[in-house]
Amino acid sequence: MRYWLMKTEPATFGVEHLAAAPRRSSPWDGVRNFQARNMLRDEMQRGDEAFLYHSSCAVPGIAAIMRIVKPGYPDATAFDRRHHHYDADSDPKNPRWFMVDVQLKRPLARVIPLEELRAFAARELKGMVLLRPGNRLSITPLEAAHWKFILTLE
DNA sequence: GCCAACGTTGGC
DNA sequence: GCCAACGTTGGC
Repeated sequence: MRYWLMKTEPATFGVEHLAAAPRRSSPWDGVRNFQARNMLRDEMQRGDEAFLYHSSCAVPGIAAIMRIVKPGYPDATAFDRRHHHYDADSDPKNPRWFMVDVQLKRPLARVIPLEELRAFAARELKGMVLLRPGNRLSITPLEAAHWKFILTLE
């Protein structure tokens, strides 16, 4: 089993939205970056666990634990002309964009702020992709040791 | 294949 | 709202 970190803007789709969804589950659609697409399509497996990370908000940080309940499949929003994430270059016969289904396992007892994670960037969380300068990837793999350490901060 | 222009991300 | 970082696009 692998661990991941997935970014989302809480004003658009955050832990509250996932908690309110049927079966607390939802497709993770709208990813339009090739590196992240490759992870969604090729690497994420049912049963993997992921942190839900809130970005572009007052306190960016890790807000919840999710599990992957359906591995990569084509992101149909790319085919919908009226959809915000429509991409004319994605052909249904040869889809360009993929998504997984996630399910909320539980919200964290508190949001663990990015600022707090940074304090450990040189030691316990050394090498964590999220903390690398200039990183913008919306989906990043997480080492098991980092996952476990972050949970001790909760 | 280079690289400038442009768009997006996301912390601050 | 600013702006640095970085991915993508497209002319050459």
